[in-house]
Amino acid sequence: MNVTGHTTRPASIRDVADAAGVSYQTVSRVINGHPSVRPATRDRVLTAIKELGFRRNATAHALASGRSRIVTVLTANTTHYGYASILQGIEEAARAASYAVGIGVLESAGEAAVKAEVQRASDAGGGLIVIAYDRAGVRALAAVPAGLPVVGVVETPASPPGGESPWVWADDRAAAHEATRHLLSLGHDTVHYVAIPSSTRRTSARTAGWRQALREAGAAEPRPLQGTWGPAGGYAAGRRLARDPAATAILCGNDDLALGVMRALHEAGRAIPDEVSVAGFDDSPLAAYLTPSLTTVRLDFTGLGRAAFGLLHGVLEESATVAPHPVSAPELVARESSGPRRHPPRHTPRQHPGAVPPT
Amino acid sequence: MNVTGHTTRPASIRDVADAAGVSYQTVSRVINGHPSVRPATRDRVLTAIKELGFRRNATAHALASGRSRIVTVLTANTTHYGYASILQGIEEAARAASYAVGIGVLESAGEAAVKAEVQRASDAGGGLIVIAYDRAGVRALAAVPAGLPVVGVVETPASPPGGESPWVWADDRAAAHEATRHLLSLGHDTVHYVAIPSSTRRTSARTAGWRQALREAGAAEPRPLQGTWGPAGGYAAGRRLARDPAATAILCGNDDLALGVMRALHEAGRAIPDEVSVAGFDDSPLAAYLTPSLTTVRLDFTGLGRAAFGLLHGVLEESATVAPHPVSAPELVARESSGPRRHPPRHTPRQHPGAVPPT
DNA sequence: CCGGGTTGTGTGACCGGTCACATTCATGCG
DNA sequence: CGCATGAATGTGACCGGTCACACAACCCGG
Repeated sequence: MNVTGHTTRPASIRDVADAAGVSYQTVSRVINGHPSVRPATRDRVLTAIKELGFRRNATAHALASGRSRIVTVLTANTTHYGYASILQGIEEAARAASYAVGIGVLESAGEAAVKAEVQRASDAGGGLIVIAYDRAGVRALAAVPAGLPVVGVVETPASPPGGESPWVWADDRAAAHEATRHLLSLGHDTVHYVAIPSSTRRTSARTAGWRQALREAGAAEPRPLQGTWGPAGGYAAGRRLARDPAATAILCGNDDLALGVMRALHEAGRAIPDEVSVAGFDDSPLAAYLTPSLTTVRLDFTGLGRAAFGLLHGVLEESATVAPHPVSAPELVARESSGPRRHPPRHTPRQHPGAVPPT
Repeated sequence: MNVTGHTTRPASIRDVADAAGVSYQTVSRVINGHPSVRPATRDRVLTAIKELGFRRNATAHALASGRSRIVTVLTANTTHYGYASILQGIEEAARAASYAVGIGVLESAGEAAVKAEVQRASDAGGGLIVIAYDRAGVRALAAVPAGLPVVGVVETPASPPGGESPWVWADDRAAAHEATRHLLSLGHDTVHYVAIPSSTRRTSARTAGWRQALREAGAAEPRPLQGTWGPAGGYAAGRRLARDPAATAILCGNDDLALGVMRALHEAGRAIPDEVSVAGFDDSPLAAYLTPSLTTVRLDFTGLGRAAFGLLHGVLEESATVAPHPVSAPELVARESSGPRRHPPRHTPRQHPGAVPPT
């Protein structure tokens, strides 16, 4: 109960041992659930533990045992919805398994900076989860020294460069495929794509799924526009697309981009969805409340995070034959921003008066 | 350079000592920058360190020294922009100071759950930063055992319950005051307020600032509407406010709420800003790209995070007389969603056909 | 040329746990 | 009854660092 308010050194197992009249090793056995401790002894020890308010020193435990029950997450700026949600999922699962969660932000994608960050993360001991949706993440994954337990959260199931490490992914390709088919099925000749920054030199999974759907439909394949992670990139892309009367359907790599695109279209006087349909990606909590509400593909980010932790947990403790970690399949959520093609793209785009780029 | 790819036990200071032909203590001196080591010796040691790829074992260091260079952040779900940004700021500052960042999510506000989470966090050693913008956070701050270094990020500078611990805050009161005055200055009779969940039983800082501005202007003081953190709460509040023809200006506790309010107003056929002005709080990255773009108050969340870490750093290492941690003052960003009062509230609100609550 | 203060370096104990092994005692079986 | 067996508990070393202190070599002044 620790009634005394004094800031005294916390009780150690030897303190508990003295109080219970046993050896420190017996205390160790009790707190680790070792079977061969007589019930009466165990009770005495437990009582002493409670009385002294003993908590096992995590640092000493880690040092002596070599296992640290820590998972460090390497991620980009978590103000982006997807990253934050994955982190959320990891944290949930980690908490349930009594793991501590560390976080390292990959601020620049520079080789050296990434390497340093991986080093720092590995200092914590325990395992690593790298969110490799962007170039920095992919670099980090590649920079993880062999022997360090790591799980990647990747965009595409292809083998990450230079690694045998396990990974999890949401089926971005299928998701993009589905979204594109949705737009095509509304009668659009083709679908333009505004991409998030790709994680690799190669085509991203989202881009691939979009392209595949176009091919299957025999539709033209416009060049994808390169976006950023935030709405600003979407806005820039949207301004260009607004000038193209043939662009009647636009798929965006995430919801933030879609917002920027919609804003640009609006400023250019192009009605959504009557003239142009827009679809996003991720189903952020805001998508449903935009005007028009945003058609998007829901991804199970928290499930992804939980799965990543589950996998890592399995690697760290072979005992924990981790239950299958279900990640829900992507799901199209059709809302107001996508609709049937209506107006043949013939008119001159109106010029909106207040077309000032937002602050 | 560690050319061998073998997963061998990492080098310890004794390994380095052997390689350099000195004692382990000398190695310790070198890595800690102790002055009295002969330059020649230091060089030999440094060479050995480089050759063996030695990195000081953080766990052992923490155990032996009692200082762990870890800061654990206790926060609500970080998918909310403000929380994520604060975390971002903390991480930046922590990285600069070679601190590891741990994170604990306060999922429920239940007394027991919060207490358990605080316990877990304190197990990590090092210091604590509690983001106490909500009830769970405030509870957590109160549950921190005396003697554990902690800094609170709070909504209001009033003393947090039961603590002497230092804290940082953005001046939410001033910010709300400014936003309200902005709306009043546009000619509105009064300003309605949709609140984020309050952190305490008492009136929140934002609510207080809003009320103060109304009083100073001699305006009526409508009852604030209770919202949530996400757009859903704003949507519900917006539906109620849309029925009130006298509600021509609405201030929201955050941008997500504002989005929900705007959606509801839109569905009710009330034009923004011509019939109703809306202002948010936080200036999330999306605010500028909404249609209409959202008038809001920018808060320096990352600065707040950096300041919180700075304060904690000062507590943990008295040497680090932390430089003043500047947190930018809140700044009103006027955009399209707020405008002069135009239509006398006389007409019957139109009923929008597609008024289906979003998914 | 000796004593005292500095500088550079080494030794042993310790942080709070875990691990491998030793010991004691009760039990089962030939 | 003797001895192997296993359960219950204790002892010492160890994880990889730090800390307090001892000690040697050097410098300086008297």
